Amino acid sequence: MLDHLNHQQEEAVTTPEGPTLVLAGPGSGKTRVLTHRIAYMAAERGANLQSIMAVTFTNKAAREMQSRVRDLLAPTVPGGARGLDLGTFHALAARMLRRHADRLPVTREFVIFDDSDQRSLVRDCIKELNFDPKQVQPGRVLGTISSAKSELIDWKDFSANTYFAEIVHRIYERYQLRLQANNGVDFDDLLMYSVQLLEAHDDVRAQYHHRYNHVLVDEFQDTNTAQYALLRLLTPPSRDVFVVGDADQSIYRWRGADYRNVQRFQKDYPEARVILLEQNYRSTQTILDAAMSIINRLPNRHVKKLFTDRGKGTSIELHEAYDEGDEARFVIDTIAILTHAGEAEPGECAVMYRTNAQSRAVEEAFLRAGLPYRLVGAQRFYGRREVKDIVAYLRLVQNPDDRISLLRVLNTPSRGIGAKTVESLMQAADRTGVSPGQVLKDLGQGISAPYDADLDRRAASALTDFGRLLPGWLEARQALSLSDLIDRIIRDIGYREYIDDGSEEGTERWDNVVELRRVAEEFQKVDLGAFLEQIALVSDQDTLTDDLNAPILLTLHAAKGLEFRVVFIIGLDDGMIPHQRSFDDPEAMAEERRLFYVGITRAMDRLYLVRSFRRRIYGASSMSEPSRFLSDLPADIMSGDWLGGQTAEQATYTRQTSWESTAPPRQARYTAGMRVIHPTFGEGIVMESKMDRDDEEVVVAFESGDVKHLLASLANLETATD
DNA sequence: ATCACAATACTTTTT
DNA sequence: GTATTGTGAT
Repeated sequence: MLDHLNHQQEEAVTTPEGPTLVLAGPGSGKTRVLTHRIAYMAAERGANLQSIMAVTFTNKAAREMQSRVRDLLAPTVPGGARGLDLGTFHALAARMLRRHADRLPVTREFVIFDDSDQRSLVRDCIKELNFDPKQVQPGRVLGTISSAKSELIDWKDFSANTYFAEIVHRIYERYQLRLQANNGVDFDDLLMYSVQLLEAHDDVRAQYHHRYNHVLVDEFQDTNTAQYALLRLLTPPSRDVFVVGDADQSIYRWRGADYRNVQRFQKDYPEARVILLEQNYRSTQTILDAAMSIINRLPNRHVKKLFTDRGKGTSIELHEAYDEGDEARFVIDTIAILTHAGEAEPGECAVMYRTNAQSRAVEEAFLRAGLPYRLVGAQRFYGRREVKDIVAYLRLVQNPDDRISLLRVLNTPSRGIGAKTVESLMQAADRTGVSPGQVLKDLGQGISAPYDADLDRRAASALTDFGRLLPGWLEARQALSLSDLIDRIIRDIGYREYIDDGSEEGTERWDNVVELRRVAEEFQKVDLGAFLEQIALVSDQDTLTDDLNAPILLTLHAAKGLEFRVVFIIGLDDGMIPHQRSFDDPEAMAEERRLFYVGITRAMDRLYLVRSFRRRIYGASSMSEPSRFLSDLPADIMSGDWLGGQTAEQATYTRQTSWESTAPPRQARYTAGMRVIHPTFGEGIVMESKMDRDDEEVVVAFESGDVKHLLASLANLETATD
């Protein structure tokens, strides 16, 4: 089992039980050590798999880890990794809370409020408290509440020592009470409630102490205070806690993560062994040199020496594109060249960017080129309106007290329930002290008397019509499978007719609903609650399909823990990387630098750094400067068409001389009608050629039927002599 | 009172 | 490009 490990890794895997901290750079096999440790505990030390708990960062990582452990154990342990408790902190916490819901301010049927639910709830609270949503921004308030929660500060303890804090304090209180009235918990509550549960109840704590003998945590640098507290509470009496991390890859400070947990760990477990893994097995030395030139600029940090025996490798290529479309085309053309040359499979290439919005231009370019791609993250599926609609209906069935979902659903599709009617419904609910969902159920079942005072005849009849549907669904929930329940709801409300108007968009929206139904079919065995929990906790990050051999598009954050032969980091402009919002905070700037470092160190063989001269930022196009980080890269490992490793002044000078036409423009080499040969696309005819700054953009119609936009400097076009 | 369409202000990163 | 809000028509 330990065959494929080197000495350092093997030492880490087989280290005696007890608190252990593995600190290691990128590509050193941290996660590998963790999985081997789990398998080693089970196979060699005879540990019961059910007594092991492992925590990872995403559900995808958890699944991968599960299957790796299964493979490792397959020869020795029949059944593989069955019974191993593995998941994110949030998923493990949710499981714990459902089990002990009787001690919580919510019932076992609680639903998890996602980001947009939280936002609308905060908005409601702001309005109810008569603050101006323009002055008191919901996002900022929510952020403050969220950080408080991740520091385990509940609203009673929230210190209101500034004007803004006083406002937040009042909103926080109302928000929390509202959540409870909705029978909902947000992401932070999952952790905070778990900590409170374990702290307040000795019997529950004892139960978990008894349950786990070994606890392991991956990506430890990204745990926040609540997660660390939870970790401590779950640590078994044997103190066998094994954590793995790298402070240089800490990129979730904004979410409350605190890499000082590493120091806290050493203080809390003074006997902890510290194991360092130094060698990198992933990248070429050139890539590591680039990475070091970025990370070693950070102050208060011992300079890291990353080394590999993989050799020097190819130099890092810098490219300046004209705009984001051009940027995307460069990426696609380069991938085409590399795959044709046999340097990499399409599926081994990744395109990384700072913000999700940047994926659009790249996606469009892929679509236009007719090439497949894989997109990680953002709200691709579960954020869609039609999907959220159906999910809201399901959530209402699971938990009729969920006001947010009720409000979403009440007039979707339109059924004559407008703002006024909604208001009178809320009034009726508040006055009688029941949830609006209950009012509707009552109305549907003919119990209208208690609410007569608040509802005029119009409102009552509209609400009654809707209310009649609810009990049917609640019953169907018991009798029908998940997908049949969805069918029933869609039929009852005429949802297809509502969204599928026959247009292309309408069909696409309906397809998304069908897709949701298909996902539900996979959950046949699981109940509605588990399905909804899965939807809330498993973001699209995890929907990545491994089987498609296509380049993958993802944010730098989402790239954490992954590796690719070829990496493109696009949008290396000041304001994107580092992001504008970090400019005035040195800590945030340090995090931007670490983020760039994480991106660089994902690359195994080749790294392309791309920026663009113009960029559209919500509609308006504006010019941009190269990222300040680029000038930290050593010139001797760079190549490409522009400004590697220069100082900012030199860079500015170079750009000015080439753009202000002091330098002679490069001549066009191709004209329309010329026959050319491309290494990937084959033979074709030039349709059009135009000079784009100092590069030539050629439009070629290939014999395969494809029409491509190519940059002459990259495309390696040969003129056909026929 | 409700609906459909137009104008308006925001978009970092995620469990 | 998009969620939320505002306005006028029905």
